[in-house]
Amino acid sequence: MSYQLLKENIRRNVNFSDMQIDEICSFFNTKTVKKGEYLLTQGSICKFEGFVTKGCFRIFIIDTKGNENILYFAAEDWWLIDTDSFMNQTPSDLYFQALEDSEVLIIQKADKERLYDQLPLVEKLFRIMSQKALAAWQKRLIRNHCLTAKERYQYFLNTYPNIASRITDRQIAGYLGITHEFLSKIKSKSLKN
Amino acid sequence: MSYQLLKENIRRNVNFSDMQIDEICSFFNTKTVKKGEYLLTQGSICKFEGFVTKGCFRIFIIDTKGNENILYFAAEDWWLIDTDSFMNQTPSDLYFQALEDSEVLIIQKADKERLYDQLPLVEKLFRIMSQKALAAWQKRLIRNHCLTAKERYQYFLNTYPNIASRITDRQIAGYLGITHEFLSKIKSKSLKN
DNA sequence: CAGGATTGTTGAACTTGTTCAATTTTTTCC
DNA sequence: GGAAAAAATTGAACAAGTTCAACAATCCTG
Repeated sequence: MSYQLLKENIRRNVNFSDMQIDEICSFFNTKTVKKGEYLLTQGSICKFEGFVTKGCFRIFIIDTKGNENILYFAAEDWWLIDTDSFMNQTPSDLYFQALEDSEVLIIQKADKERLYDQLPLVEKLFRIMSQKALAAWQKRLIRNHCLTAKERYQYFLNTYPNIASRITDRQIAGYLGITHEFLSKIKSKSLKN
Repeated sequence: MSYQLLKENIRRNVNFSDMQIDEICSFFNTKTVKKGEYLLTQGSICKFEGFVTKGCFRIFIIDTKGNENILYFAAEDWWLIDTDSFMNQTPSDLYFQALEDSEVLIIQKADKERLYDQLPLVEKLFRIMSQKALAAWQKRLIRNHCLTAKERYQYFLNTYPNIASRITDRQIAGYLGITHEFLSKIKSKSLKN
């Protein structure tokens, strides 16, 4: 059951009954995405939220200099959301790209609104999820200010070993906000110690 | 009425009745804070959330190298929250310091929980507020990766002229994640153009 | 208004990270 | 399995940002 992971994810955030969680899950549909394919591209309006049950995605933006800047990776048990575009229904700045053959549980914007109406308790779930995410983003910004590239790289390896081992160094560099050449130099210096 | 600003702030986020908004506001109490004083210090548990009605605060962290890193400024109409410490009731990493004589509307943790119980609609308010904040933090991280210090400085001046004009350059440098010496050099170079 | 404290400015030397280009290694896919 | 593509490595020159120290300007506060 690919819904098992979603149910556990919800249960970790709120104390809902099995029936309520089943009802929430019934609003989601499975979608498979092949390696390299996009679930969202820059300029389109994000009409869904996703929860990854298999595979891995990168959520990135292409800046004015043409660099691919990675906001985050979403492997199993991660949410795949462009909060800004989904909330305001404005064109997205982001790309969601599968880095492996993947499977995602999708809820459409209109269905999510029906869900909020039908089960107001769900507001609490997404309130808590958003607050946790907010706290995590604030900590990440602080790390970006306080740590060197090497320290951020080591933090990433320690914190997300399961993701780090599956993706290329180019992707990691894009996440850390450095060039892949510099990441390579960091690694070779580390080995000499 | 210092509650007027809070009411408008809530109304901008959700479409509640006047009575509901009044009820929410009744959970908040006014607190004055003198310039230089702290509302929260590193190591203590954040037991309140605040909404600034007068003055200006800086929310900062002191890192292992002793640098003061500013997460954000909260002037009138801004919320003063340590999401992580408030949510988990764990010791805070942050300091809330008044940069001017200030006035804040405060809601205590226990009262906020009563408010959620009494008026479940409030979940929606804070769900939306958190999602907006989340989107803003993601964009800020992208700016930190994609823009140079000079570009971030100009963005700050353009986006928050009301705050920029009230605080010292040292504070701005702490927000941008650069040294105040370098900010000074950026400014002198800009003038030569 | 005097004077101590904080803030801002400037320069020189230094560190961190970038750019570009060439080469090697690994992966992909027919 | 072999060719093409993508990823990783390395070096040299460069740009961005830091550090430290000295000095000037401003702002409190008694």
